[in-house]
Amino acid sequence: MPIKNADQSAVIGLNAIIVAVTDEVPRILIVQRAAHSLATPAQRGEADSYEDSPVTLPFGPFDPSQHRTLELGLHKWVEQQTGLGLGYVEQLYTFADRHRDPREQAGGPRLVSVGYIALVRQVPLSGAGEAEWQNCYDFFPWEDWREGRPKVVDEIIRPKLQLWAKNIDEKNERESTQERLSIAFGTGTASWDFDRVLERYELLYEAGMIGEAIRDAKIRAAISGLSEPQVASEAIETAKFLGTTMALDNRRVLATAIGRVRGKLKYRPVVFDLLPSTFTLLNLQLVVEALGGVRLHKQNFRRLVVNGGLVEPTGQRDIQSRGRPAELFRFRREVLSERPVSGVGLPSLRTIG
Amino acid sequence: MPIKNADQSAVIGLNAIIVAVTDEVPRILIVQRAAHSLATPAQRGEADSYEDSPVTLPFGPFDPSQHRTLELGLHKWVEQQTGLGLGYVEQLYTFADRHRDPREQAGGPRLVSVGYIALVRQVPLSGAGEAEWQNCYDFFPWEDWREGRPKVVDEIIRPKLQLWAKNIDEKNERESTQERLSIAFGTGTASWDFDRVLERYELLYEAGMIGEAIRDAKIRAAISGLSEPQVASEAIETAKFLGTTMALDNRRVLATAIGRVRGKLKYRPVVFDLLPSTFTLLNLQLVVEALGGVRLHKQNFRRLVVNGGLVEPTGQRDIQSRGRPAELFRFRREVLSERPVSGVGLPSLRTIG
DNA sequence: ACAAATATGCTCAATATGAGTATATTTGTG
DNA sequence: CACAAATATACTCATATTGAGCATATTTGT
Repeated sequence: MPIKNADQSAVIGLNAIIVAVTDEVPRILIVQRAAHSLATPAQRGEADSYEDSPVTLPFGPFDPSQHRTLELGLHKWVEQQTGLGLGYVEQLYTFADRHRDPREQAGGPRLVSVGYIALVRQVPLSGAGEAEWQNCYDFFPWEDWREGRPKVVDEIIRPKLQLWAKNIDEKNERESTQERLSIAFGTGTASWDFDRVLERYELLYEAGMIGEAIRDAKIRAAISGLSEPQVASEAIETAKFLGTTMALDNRRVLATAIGRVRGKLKYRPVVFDLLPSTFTLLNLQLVVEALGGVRLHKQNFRRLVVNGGLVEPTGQRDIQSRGRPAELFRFRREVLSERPVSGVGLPSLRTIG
Repeated sequence: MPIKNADQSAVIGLNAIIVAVTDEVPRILIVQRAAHSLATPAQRGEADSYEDSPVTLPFGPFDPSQHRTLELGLHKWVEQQTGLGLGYVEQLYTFADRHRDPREQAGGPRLVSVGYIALVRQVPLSGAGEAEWQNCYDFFPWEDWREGRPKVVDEIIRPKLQLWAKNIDEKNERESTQERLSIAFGTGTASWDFDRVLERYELLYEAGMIGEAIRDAKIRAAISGLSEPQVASEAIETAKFLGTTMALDNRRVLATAIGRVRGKLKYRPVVFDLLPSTFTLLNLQLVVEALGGVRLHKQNFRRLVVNGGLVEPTGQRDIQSRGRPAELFRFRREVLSERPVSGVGLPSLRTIG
C-alpha cells in the first residue's frame, strides 16, 4: 500500500503553454522526452510499465522558498530553459485531479500544477532545455477550419460520438451527454463555437476515442490488477486520426489554453503580443486566423481594426514580393482606455473568406 | 531564521466565493472570525501582534488523500460548513504570492489557495460553520452604480489616485501608472468598464488608500524590525470610505471574483443559476443589475432575452402586489447549443434606467 | 501592355442597439 | 365605481454594427 499523505501537502508545479505564430501556424513549445524518463520524480510515479507519449508541455517545479510569486517563478524557469522572454502572461488554470496521472492513485504527494499561458513574438530558442515548437493543430486536427470544415469532423468524430452517446444506458446521462455533444460540436444547422475546445476534447476522451483515453484505460486496468482491457483495433485506428497523444493530461491542459486564447482574442487586444511592433493588416489577420482556426472576411476585418481604432498607420509600407505594397500599422495602445471591449472578434459562427 | 522549505512543498487550500442575490443585493458568504484566532494553523503564522480584519472568505484545506479533485473537495466542505448545495461552480484563480500573508516571509510552507466561485440560489444556511451573508458592495462601494455614479469615485478616489500617480518619481512608472488609472477608472469622457474590478482594487491598494495597504505596511515594518510607519491620520480616514477591510488578501480574491462574474454574465447564461426555475423578467433584470452594478433599460433588456431566445414564457403569471402581473419565464436551455454567445449583456458603457 | 496578385475603398442590406412613446392590466383609494 | 399609481408589455425610430460583395489602386512579372 502506498504511503499515506495525511498532512495535505502537495507538490506544486508550473506548466507553461507558450504560444507563438509563425508562417500562419500557431505553435506551442513542447518537450520531447526520452521515453520512460520523466523530468521530475513527481511526474514519474511507480508503475512505469506502459507506453506513454513522449510529448509533454514544459514543466517546472515551483519553489516557494525562491520565488515570491508563481509568475516570477515561471519567468525565471522559462528563461533558463528556452532563452525566451515572455510577453503577455496569464494564469490559465490549476490542475489537481487525481486522475491527472493515473499511476498516482491514493497516497503519495499530489502533483498540483498551475498552468500559465504566455504569448511570445519570436522563436529563437536557446537555453538548457530540449524544447521545440510544434503546430497546435497536430494535437487538435478538428480545430482548424481555415481550409474549410475538417473532414475528420464529419467522417469520424460526429458519427462515432453520436453512436457512443446513443448507447449510454442511463437515460439522464444519455440525454445530458447528447446535449453536451450538440453544444460542443454543433448539430446539423447549429454552429461550431470556436471557444469550446476543452468541451470537445473532453467528449472525445470520455468516448474513448483519443490516445490518452486508451492509454489511461490500460493503466487503470494494470493498477487494479485486471487483465489488459481489450481495445478494439478499430479504436486504435481511429485515435490515429485524432491528433498526437501527449503525456499525462497535458493535452487537456493545452485544450484549455487554446480555448482561453480564442476567447480572449475577442475582447482584449492580445494578438499584438504575438506580432512585431509594426505589421501589415494581412499579417495581423493571418495571426488571428491561425489562432482562431477560421478564415475572416478581409475587408471587414480591416474595417474592424482600423475604424475601431485598434491600429494606426505608420506611414511606412511593407517591402513585399507581389501585389500592391501594404501599409505598416502599429497597435494603438490608447484603445485600452477608450473602449471597454476591444478585441479582433472572431465571428460568432460565420467563416467565409 | 525561519525553517527552510527546500522540498518545495506547499499547503493547498480552497477559497470559496459563494454568491447569491437576494433583495437586489449581491451577497457573498463570509466568516466572522474571532479576532486573532484564525481557523487553520496554516493561516496563522507567528507574528500575530497587529490588528487584522476578522472578515474572511470561507477557507478550507484541501486534503488530496480524501478528494479526487479540487472541485469535489470544495463541494464536500462547503456542504458541511453551510448546508448549501452549490449550483454553478467555476475555478477562479490560484493565489500563491508570498505577500498574500505578510507574516509568512521566507520559510514555512507556502499557503497556496485555489479560489472557486459558486453561484447559489437559496439562502437557508445551516451546518457547522459560522458563515453569514454580506453585501458585496460593502467591500467595494465604488462598484455599485445603480443609483448613479457613486460619490466616493469623484470626491475621493479619482482625485487622490491622480495626485498619487502624479507624484511617482520614475518617469516610466509614472506614465504607465497613469495609463492604468485611465483604463481602470476612466478619464473624463472615457468609460467605466464594469469588468475591471481587480484593476481598480489593485490601484487603490498600491496607492495605499485602503485598509489592507495600511495594515500590510505596518506588518512589513514590524517584521523587518523597523519602527511603525507613520500613516497620516488622513489616510486612515480615507480608508473608512473605501469599504470593509478583509483578512489577508481576501478582498483581492473577491475583486477577482466579481470581475469574473461580471465578465461571464455577458457571454454565458450564468444568471439563471442564481434564480429559481421560473421568474419574471423583472426578477431576472434585477439580478443582472445587482451583479453588474448598473441599471439597464427595461424594454431593451426584455427584447434581448426574449427575442434572443434565452427565456421562454411559461404561460403562468406572477402573483404580485402592485401593477399588472408579470408573466413567469423559464430559462431556455436549448440556447446553449444554438448561439455561441448567449449572455444577458451588460452594456459597454451606457447605464440609463 | 497586360495578367496576376495584393491592398484598399465603398456600397448595401440585414441586424442589433439605444432611447423613447404608447398601451395594457393590475391594486388601492376616495 | 372612477381613477391614480404602479407595473408589464408592445411598438417605433434613428443610429450603429455586421456580413457580404463589387470596384478601384498599385505593385511585380511576362
